[in-house]
Amino acid sequence: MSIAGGLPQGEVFSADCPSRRLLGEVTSKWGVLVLVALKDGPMRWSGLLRRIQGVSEKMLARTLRSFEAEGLVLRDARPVVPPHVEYSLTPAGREVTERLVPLVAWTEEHAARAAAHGERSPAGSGPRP
Amino acid sequence: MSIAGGLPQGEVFSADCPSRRLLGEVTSKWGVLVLVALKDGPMRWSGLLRRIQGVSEKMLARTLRSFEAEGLVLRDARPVVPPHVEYSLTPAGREVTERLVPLVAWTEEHAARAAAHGERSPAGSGPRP
DNA sequence: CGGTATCCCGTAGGATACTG
DNA sequence: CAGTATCCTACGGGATACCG
Repeated sequence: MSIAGGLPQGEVFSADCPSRRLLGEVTSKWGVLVLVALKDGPMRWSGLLRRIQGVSEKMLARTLRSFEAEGLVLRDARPVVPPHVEYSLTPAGREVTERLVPLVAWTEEHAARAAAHGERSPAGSGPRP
Repeated sequence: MSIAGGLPQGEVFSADCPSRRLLGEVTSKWGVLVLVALKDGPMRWSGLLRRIQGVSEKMLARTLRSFEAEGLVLRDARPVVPPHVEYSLTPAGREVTERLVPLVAWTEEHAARAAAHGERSPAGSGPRP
């Protein structure tokens, strides 16, 4: 690696780089939350729906399917009645989630920090006298 | 911290959590690239526009402005002619970028890996016979 | 050089209803 | 329980033109 952190080449900066699409999916609004929700172990559909507050069935389905196709999430459906389906992270899914967690943790800390010392609205750089 | 990685409480999962908005900005399509582009030092408008291939002026402006308001990016405009404006990361911006870099690096590696061993299209789980 | 303003479009995303 | 189907809206994002 050349510098701190070590981007291989910085290929993401080229428009046609395939990692752009992958990055988009992983960092999508619900994608992040789905991956992080699964980091502690397998979860069922209804569990995800409850845990990730605000997600619609449509978006949960779409997100899970694209992750499944991408090889980040495994879908395990048992043909029983009533249906029992579990979603879990694949090894690749675990890799990316490990890198996602610190980011999410930071946003929580930063949001908390900002709220704590004054709640100055970020809309304007400084308060108008 | 309770568990590996350490999400404080997992507040992101509540719909009203302020970190959701912040997370959205930071993980936005161009947000990621802007932050990572700035990680090696200050850059000028035109430099960013060239380096981040595919970004429009509109989106670059919007992204930089929201980061500036969020306190992640500093805008330094020198009143000379022709205009000279430099963008750089604030300490907070550096913090989040440090957590972003491993993620971006992973997507590059993963995309490269996928391309290397067969380029099986992720659209369908298996090839149709 | 470093932006804004305007128009336009695609898709992420939401609400609701229905099904195996 | 675990989804799909349908309809609809909002906004991210692109192209182009123009301004200090």
